[in-house]
Amino acid sequence: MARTKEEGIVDRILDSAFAVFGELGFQGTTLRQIAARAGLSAGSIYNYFPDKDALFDAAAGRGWDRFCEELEAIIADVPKRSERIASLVGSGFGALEHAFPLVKGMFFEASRRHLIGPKLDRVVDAIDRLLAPDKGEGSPLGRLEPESRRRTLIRIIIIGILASATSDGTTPESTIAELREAIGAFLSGLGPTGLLSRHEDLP
Amino acid sequence: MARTKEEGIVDRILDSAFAVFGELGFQGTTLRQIAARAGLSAGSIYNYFPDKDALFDAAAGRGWDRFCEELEAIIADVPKRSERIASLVGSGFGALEHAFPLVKGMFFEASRRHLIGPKLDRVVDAIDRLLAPDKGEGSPLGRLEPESRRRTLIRIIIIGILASATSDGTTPESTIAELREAIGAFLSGLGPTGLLSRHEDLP
Amino acid sequence: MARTKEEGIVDRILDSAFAVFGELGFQGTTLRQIAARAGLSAGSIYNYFPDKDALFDAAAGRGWDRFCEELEAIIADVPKRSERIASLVGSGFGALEHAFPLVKGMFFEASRRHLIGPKLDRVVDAIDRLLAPDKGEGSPLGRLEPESRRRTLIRIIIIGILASATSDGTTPESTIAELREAIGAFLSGLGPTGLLSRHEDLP
Amino acid sequence: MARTKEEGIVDRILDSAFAVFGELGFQGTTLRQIAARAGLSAGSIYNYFPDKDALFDAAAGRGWDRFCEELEAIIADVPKRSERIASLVGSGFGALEHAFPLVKGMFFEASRRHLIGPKLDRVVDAIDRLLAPDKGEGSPLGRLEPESRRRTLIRIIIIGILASATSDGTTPESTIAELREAIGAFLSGLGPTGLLSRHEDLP
DNA sequence: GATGAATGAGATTTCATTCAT
DNA sequence: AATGAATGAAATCTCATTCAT
Repeated sequence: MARTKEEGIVDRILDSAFAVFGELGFQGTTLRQIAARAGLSAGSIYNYFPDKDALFDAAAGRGWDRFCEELEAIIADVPKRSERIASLVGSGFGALEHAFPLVKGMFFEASRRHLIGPKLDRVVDAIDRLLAPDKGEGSPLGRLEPESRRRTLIRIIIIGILASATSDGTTPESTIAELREAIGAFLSGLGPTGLLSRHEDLP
Repeated sequence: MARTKEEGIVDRILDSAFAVFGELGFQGTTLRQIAARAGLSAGSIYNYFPDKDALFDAAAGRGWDRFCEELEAIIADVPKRSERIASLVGSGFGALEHAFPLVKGMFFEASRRHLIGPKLDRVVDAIDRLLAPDKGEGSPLGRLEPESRRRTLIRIIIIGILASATSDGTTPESTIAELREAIGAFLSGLGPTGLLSRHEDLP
Repeated sequence: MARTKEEGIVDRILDSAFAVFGELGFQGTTLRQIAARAGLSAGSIYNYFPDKDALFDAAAGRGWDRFCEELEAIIADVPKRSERIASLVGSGFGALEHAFPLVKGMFFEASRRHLIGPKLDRVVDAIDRLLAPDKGEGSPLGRLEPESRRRTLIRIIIIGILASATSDGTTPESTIAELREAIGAFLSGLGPTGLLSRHEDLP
Repeated sequence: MARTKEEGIVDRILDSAFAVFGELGFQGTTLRQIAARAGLSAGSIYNYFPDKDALFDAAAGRGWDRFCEELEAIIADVPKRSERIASLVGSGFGALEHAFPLVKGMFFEASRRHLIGPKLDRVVDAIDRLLAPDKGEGSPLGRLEPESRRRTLIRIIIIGILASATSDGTTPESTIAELREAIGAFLSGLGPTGLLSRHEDLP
């Protein structure tokens, strides 16, 4: 072996890339910056990734996977709908805070590269299931149909939250807090036949 | 006359910048591209704008302001709420289709995102007023309070639409059509005490 | 117009490229060197040529075409075979001396050799016609047949001369003089049924 | 034993260098490529050769020397001139086919051309002796004089063959076959007072 | 002796910006 | 006011070479 085979070096590069891409975006980031933060020279990155694009995809992909997994993990265990919603809001915004750089610098470029479409589908699925009424508490038929329309709205709101969170203004934390409060109220206000009920159900 | 002529050139530059920035983003656009589309040379742009940053801000600002004016005209001109909503959806998605490139450029470029906050406020204002119940048709108090929460939700949905529209999928046109359909159904379904009514108002 | 539209600037770049490529080969040459010799910055070359490849091809092509034109002028203007041969030798080696750097650059770079084939065909054609016997002075049948074999030998000798001239040793001038002397003697020694007569014609 | 093993590695490196340099040229070849083909790492080459230059020189020199030895063996072993010529053509073009890549690398790289001169001298010597008339079959005086002119022509033709063979076209094999045919006819056509006899000897 | 990660100089190429005309 | 040639800084990427292990 040559030198110390630092096991974590790819990880270090990815972490650094994640942070810098997140701060400055794809085009705004130079490999030198990423390398410096990872404690390497720019050329060394090419020992691990063939080019800047591949590095971005790896960093962004890993970040989005983790974020989506966090969201999915929230959903499985809680039987009661209102609790599930509370859980979703709590954990979801927690994850958002944690993944902030990802969203900030990597959302657009990642969408352009079709990195997040499929990943988001999974999250939309999960949330759609999570919002489903409990048994006896209302009919699934009461929900907004067709399913595709419901999913579209869920997706709009998720993406809206993500993009809003990074639209700055004051601090990220306060922005996220504001979003959390509004979304929490919104979801809680939805009755069990709720989000996206058929309009004939409404007064 | 000289002034008219000059304004004509500035307009041409702004139109061109609007389109190209929107298509390719801030960093992805070269001044030469903008100049070519405007029918002049790159150097000449510096007679009208001090640098690339200022040109972007001007182009984005003008496009955005035009959209706001459309919305404000609807508020002024259309008395009935349900018709205002229909107009909003028509005008908003029409503008999105037309302004598609700029929205992309404005929203999704890390280095330019600071523009969005203030610009968005004006649109949110307009939409909030536009969604207000007609007199006698329900109390404004029936709407989700406080105002800031309502505004936050509107903002999330606007941004969500914009980001979704530009986030991949198939063609922009089909994506926009899908969004329009879902949002149209959503807004129509809201009663006059509607978007974001207090939950005790719901069945 | 901006600045002085130096009419000759493309020429200056080509001359410089011709010289430096010739001296150092394609890969061995940097655009900075070419630019410096032409009195420009490296970036300016891209105002005239899209990339290094195109610049090389242009410089090499121009040099080669000039040489071909010289040869073709001899064919057109000089009626008597022995004089044509003398002209060929004089003009050919004159051109070689003048075009020395380019020939080097063109021939001796693995990645650029594809240029040679077609260019050489034109020269071989010209020389084959130039060496044809005058009327009444011997039958074309007396020449080495088939034509393809004749052309192959001409090609070998041309390439041999070019490559020898650039294979260094002492000065280019003395090398070229030596080649000129030997080839002159060789060609003069060929009777009109000459270069590459059928072997049954020989003692 | 250690010595044998080491020599085995040096040979492997030289063979690999011979092939890759020949295929891609000096500058076009990376040490990593050579190392990979030799089954070791790039760094290890530095245990055997001080740098890339030295490696090229060693690989080229070894290949060339082998060819010279073949020619010299022909001179020593084949008494009859016409058979020597046949052997020369067979052996020479055989070697060319086999050594094809190296010849390319050796000849056609601006920065490495200094190698050619001395190496070529040895081959020219050999061929000049090989072409000498047999005893009683004609006077050496009958050959083109002075010797330097004869050698120059031989050199031109050798270089022309080598350069032609590597100047692309179709496949190397077909190109070489074509050259072999033409040169074979040419040399066979030369009488014993032949290649490059004084012109008064010709009809 | 062998490795291969790391380096760092340097190559090509791009582009915002300047400025003589 | 308009031009567009020129610049030069900076970016990505390559690779010979070194050296700790």
